[in-house]
Amino acid sequence: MKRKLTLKLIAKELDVSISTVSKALRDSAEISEDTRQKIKAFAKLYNYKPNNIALSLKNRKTRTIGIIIPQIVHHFFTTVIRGIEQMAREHNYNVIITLSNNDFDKEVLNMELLANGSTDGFIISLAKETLQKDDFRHLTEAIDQGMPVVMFDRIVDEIPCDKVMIDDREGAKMGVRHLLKTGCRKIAIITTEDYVTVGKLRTKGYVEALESFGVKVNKDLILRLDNIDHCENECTAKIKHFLKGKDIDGIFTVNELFAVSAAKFLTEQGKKVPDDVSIVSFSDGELSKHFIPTLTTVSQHGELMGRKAAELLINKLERPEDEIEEYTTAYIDTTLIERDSTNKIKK
Amino acid sequence: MKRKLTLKLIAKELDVSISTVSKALRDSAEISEDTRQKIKAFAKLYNYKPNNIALSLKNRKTRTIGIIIPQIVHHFFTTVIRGIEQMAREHNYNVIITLSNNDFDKEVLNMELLANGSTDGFIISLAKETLQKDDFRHLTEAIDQGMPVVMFDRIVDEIPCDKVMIDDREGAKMGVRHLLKTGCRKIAIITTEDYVTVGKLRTKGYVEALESFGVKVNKDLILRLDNIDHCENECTAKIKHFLKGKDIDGIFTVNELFAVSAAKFLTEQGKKVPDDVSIVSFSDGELSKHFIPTLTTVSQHGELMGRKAAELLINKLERPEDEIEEYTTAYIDTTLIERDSTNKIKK
DNA sequence: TATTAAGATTACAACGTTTTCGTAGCAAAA
DNA sequence: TTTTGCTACGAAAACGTTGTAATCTTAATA
Repeated sequence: MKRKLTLKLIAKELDVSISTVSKALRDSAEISEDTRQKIKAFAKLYNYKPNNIALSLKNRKTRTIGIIIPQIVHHFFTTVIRGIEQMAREHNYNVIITLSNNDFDKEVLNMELLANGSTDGFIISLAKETLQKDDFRHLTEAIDQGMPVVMFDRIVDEIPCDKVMIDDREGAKMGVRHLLKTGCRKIAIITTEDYVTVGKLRTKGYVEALESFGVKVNKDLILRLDNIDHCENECTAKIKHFLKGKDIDGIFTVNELFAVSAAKFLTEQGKKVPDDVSIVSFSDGELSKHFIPTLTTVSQHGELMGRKAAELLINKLERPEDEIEEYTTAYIDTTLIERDSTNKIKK
Repeated sequence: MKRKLTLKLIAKELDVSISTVSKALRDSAEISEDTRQKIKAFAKLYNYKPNNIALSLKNRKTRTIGIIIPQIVHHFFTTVIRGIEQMAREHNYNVIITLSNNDFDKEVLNMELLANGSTDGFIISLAKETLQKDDFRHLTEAIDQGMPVVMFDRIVDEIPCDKVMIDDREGAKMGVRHLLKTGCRKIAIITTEDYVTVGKLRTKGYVEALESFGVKVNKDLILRLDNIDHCENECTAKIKHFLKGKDIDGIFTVNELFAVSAAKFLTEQGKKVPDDVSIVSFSDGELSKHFIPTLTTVSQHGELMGRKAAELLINKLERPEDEIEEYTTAYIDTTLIERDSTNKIKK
């Protein structure tokens, strides 16, 4: 097992000092052409690469971005990560990903771990438990210590940092308006409890869309579910119970899974999608594309979101020391993707 | 922006030496009870945490595992990562994930980057391009430099390192035998070109299953597709062309997407799944669970795979210096998950 | 010949730790 | 009084870099 090549090793081998080697490799004019060539040739031959850890220690910079997200199995997060990855690479940053599993303690632990020198800044989507607890000390502490933080998706307004959000309200509005345009008037929504920001905003968009068409909001057509992640069966049951015998012609859901559950139940009940009931879902993922019928969705562009988040963070990391703090909140637009779960728009 | 607390700062503040602080915090018996208490109280109050980078440099260990995978959007990789994550956390290791995008150069680049001190070892699933190029110098170099490597899923036999594999042959065999047991005899397979190891092995399992039932293998019932990732439309077209007018009663596919495409086409053609044609797919993912009908699949247990890979790597990392090299290849068993795309087994 | 300037190289500190070794101070033993 | 042994602490090196300041050579100038 060969030891990794270091400046010291090269220096000893070529009988010069460490400084000379370092300077030669960085093309310093201080070093004579001769020596420089010799050293560079040697380094190349033995494939010398500077040790990142040593550089990080010296520069007090790691060029590493820490990502903290609740779950990686969600297709949406996966696309966001890809966006972050891209932008990071373009600017020569590394990326460390850690998972909170929606657990408050794990989120705090992960942050502390990464904050101890491993990363220069964070991109984070909060754990559900953190939102419920309403405890954000780990975030404010990191920020106080000069670690830039960018929040995305699951954010909280009070924290002073850059934020990237889907325009959930506008997106939901667009989706529901699409249902309205195709002629639906009795539109139900399957959403989450209000403490999940995105659920709240999407519900708001739903209401606004209805109002813009002069349709009265009917509380009986709103279903709020808890605990999206661990409940598949429970949620499905509640959805069935909710839909049973309801007189509706459209459903808007805040995620794919709810849409799929609803569609399956309707089919079981002998109703046709989209002819009897049309469906639009938030979050464009794999399911929507391959379900029968394919689902009309409000697409979130996670990749763009990731890119934007990374861009904001890198900006902060590379801004001059003395620049005044200033926080941006960026909104990523959504797009309506028409598929087979809705009818054509009526002229 | 407060500067992070260091031993030096504490030392100055309490008017003792750096060594004293370090020792006190590590509960060394050399330090008097008094001083120790005082220092620990101070450190706790100001939330001192040792700097990881400095520790890494000192110990020449980072306690970080590097993961290099082709794509994160694949549900399977996502579950593997979760497994690795779990095991890593249990042993106090960190995890860095990088993506190769199935690109050879990017894979090499990523490895070099991480090999320069950022990680103690690698868990890798090779990029498709790497397999095609048949160039593994980046791997052997890393291994030569004493970096343990664990390969999973997409592996290559010649490299001397630990490996974790799905038992693809056995899994496919089980899947196809299930079709046979339910009465199918004219079974097609939709697989990949042979340079993808897993495709090759699964095809082999298919053949063996048929033979074990005394069914003759018919080359016309084998479809080999290229380039799974970027071809959705193209693959779908080829699948349609392949199935058109074929007299079959069962299909085995090496991934979900192929199964879904096939099922959709069959339905279009007025054939019923599973009554006219039964379907079994490798890789149990989100699609299989929610497709109509739900798909019978050979589940890969990605999480287990990740755990095993991490376990092997950590073993290597923590083995005593002088232990002899010895490489393990672990096989992760597959499970058949019966759903609605196959009939009940005939007695 | 003595001085200076330039060119080429090296020494050293620093980043934040841990750890080995050394040494004050002091009490007990000789 | 001198020696020994212990306690409690500090100095310094090391990990691998980089950049500043110092030093050494050599050639040109006065």
